[in-house]
Amino acid sequence: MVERADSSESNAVLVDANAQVESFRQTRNNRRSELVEDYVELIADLLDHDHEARQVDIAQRLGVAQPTVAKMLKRLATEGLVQQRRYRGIFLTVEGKNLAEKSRERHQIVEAFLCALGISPETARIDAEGIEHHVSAETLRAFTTFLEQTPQKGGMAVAATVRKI
Amino acid sequence: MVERADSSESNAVLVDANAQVESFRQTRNNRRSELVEDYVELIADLLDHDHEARQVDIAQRLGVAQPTVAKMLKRLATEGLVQQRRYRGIFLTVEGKNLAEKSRERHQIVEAFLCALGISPETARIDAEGIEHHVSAETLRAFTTFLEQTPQKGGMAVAATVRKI
DNA sequence: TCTTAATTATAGCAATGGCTATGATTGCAC
DNA sequence: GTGCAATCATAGCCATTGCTATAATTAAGA
Ligand SMILES: [Mn+2]
Ligand SMILES: [Mn+2]
Ligand SMILES: [Mn+2]
Ligand SMILES: [Mn+2]
Repeated sequence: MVERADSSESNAVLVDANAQVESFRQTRNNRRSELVEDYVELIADLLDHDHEARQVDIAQRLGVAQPTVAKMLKRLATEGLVQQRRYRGIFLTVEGKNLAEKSRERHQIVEAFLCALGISPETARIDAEGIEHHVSAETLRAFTTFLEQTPQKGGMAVAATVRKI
Repeated sequence: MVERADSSESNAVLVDANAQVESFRQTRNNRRSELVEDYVELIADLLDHDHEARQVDIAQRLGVAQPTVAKMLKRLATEGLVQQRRYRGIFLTVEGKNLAEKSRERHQIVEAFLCALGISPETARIDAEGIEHHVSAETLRAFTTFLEQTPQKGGMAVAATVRKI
């Protein structure tokens, strides 16, 4: 790339290039773990509710085909997050449980935060499903602080999104 | 999938299946437009700043290789969002400009909102790059309202993130 | 037991988004 | 004008995430 001396001729201002590339890289990384997080979280939910998590149930809840789930579960098993018992469904390893619990907590905080902002539960549910994967630890703390400072709305929102025992 | 009568045996509560699948579907759709939005927004920024947007500059700012950009630009041209002038760089069509402006405004609001929450500018920048694509119109309105209700912090944050003329 | 329905696995395809290596053009400086 | 450096295009590779169609296996009921 060539350096252009006439850059300052324009009054438009660009973000620092190094900073911007860092943002894009981090976002691409987050994108790669989105699916994994949603899978283990959903599996944990199904296990809590039904005491089992079958491929067909996971597929139905995600809105994808069963072979798509089969392929992803193989990957999760390779990564040591789940254990497949033949025709008995999927179970989480310790590592998988940890990731599921972390993802679930973050998901609930994000969703409750959106509700506390006055967003409708339906929209909060939909938006949280995507936003959660791009919320850093610092942002999650800010969301939590905000929820604590608005106890009524925040409290109700948290209660409304609780999905575990 | 088999119906299980013992579902109520557990005290764990699952979100409604139809609602959940709608969330996942919407999130997958958003994921598909993420890259497109980032590209047109970045191209608009480069055009405002440098009066041209070359593949190498786009690649450098995104942190990807130049052929990756070439392939994506071909797709954007097919979709009628950009126009490639041979060895003169990339330009936005009217449709591309509209999408870029919409994406840029949403991006700025999200980033300013995070700053107004007390999140550091660096973290706000990184998180906003991913979050923006999953923010619905309703959530964007809620963010805007929040910014208007916290004029000092919000105003400063917005000023700090302005990147256009 | 044995038959069947549920469950899971596999094969084969497509689209997307990365990469490196290399070739082709063009613009500009000399 | 010519040559070189910059810019862009292309080929070929891989991984991921989807799909449909179909086979294989298992659990369970008659
Ligand atoms: Mn989630
Ligand atoms: Mn999610
Ligand atoms: Mn953006
Ligand atoms: Mn972005």
